[in-house]
Amino acid sequence: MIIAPMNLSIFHGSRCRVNTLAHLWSGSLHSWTRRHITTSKLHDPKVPGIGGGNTKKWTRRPITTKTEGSINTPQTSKLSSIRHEVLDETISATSSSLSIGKTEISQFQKLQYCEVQKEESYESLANLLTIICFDIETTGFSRDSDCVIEIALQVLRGGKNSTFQTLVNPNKFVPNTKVHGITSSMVNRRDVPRMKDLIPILLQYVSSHQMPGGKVLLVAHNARTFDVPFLISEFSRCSIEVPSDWLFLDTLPLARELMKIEGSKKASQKDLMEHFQIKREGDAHRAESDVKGLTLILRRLTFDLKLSTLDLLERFIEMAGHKVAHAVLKGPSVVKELCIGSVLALAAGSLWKMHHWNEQRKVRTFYDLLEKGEIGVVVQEE
DNA sequence: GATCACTTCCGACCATACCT
DNA sequence: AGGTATGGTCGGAAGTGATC
Repeated sequence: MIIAPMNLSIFHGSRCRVNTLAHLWSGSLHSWTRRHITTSKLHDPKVPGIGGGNTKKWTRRPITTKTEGSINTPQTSKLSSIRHEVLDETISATSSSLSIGKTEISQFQKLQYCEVQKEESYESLANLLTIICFDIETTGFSRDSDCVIEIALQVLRGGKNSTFQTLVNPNKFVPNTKVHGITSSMVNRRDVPRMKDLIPILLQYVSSHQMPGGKVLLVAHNARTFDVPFLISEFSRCSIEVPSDWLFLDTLPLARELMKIEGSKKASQKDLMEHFQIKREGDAHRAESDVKGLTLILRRLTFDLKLSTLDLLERFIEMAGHKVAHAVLKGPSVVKELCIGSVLALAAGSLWKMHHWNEQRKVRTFYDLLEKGEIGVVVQEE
């Protein structure tokens, strides 16, 4: 059994270890604080204002994860009683107990150690970030029974080979041709790659644009509930792990934030195209056309909302945190997929950004339980 | 101390939005 | 259409202050 105390100030952690899992948004970002955030421009020099210090309407409660044997810096904030406990099959808690099956937990057995970078290096982390917009077309909504039939990526900073697009052979009937215009005969061909053949190419493409030591931020509209889970399912079906240095960002919350200011509830990609008066290139609901539109939308969103690259990284953290927070609140069946100490801590860190007042209260309760040590957290043994 | 009115908090529920 | 997230409304419980 490993007992891993979790300090409630994740922002001051100097070093910790994190077990990674493809089913997460990637959980290796720690130690985040506005105090040390400096802005970093997105890659389009034509967009003024990005990197400007926008006024935050919210604050983040600091949290740190620590694991025994890996602590080398005295913490300035008080230690909480929160502990990560590996109990083989059960996440124990004073007031709650979350069960995990042995076979299910075995999928977490691979541990990776992650050096948490020092606070001073966050600016360089942002500078080393490659932002790539992506979009997928599928045979339907179900990530279990439907397949990706087209994927397109566009590197935000542009340059040579900045766009990648391909059809994908699903080896099945395409029932929703009327949505995207992609027919069965277009994709069920020998010269169209299958997902398992495409993924290595995809990985190669992304890494060719990745800066040494840097991370990749993959951006999609409604990524959180559609594109990313779908992509992860496809990787999973091919028994390939999503790289741990891939981070994901959803533009939908950003769009909602902006459109709310504009007095509208609509925040679909189509609405954003109209709002920003962006002219579509190619057919609607084709991946390449949509991803090009999304790239322009992202630039306009970040400009209008005054978001720097570091702000986008923060949004990723919120996204990861939110997912875990909801998972914890929903119960053990989802928790088993998401219990990674660092990300769980991030969940608490993101609570103040919860828009829905009802959920906000739930997450606050969750945070309080964490603080009191009444919720256990799994840290997988090597 | 008992009662009442008012405010605040919280959970439940529903409608809407988003992706293909 | 399926799954997920958000935002709004409603009603009950709890807290607070004024009045008798």
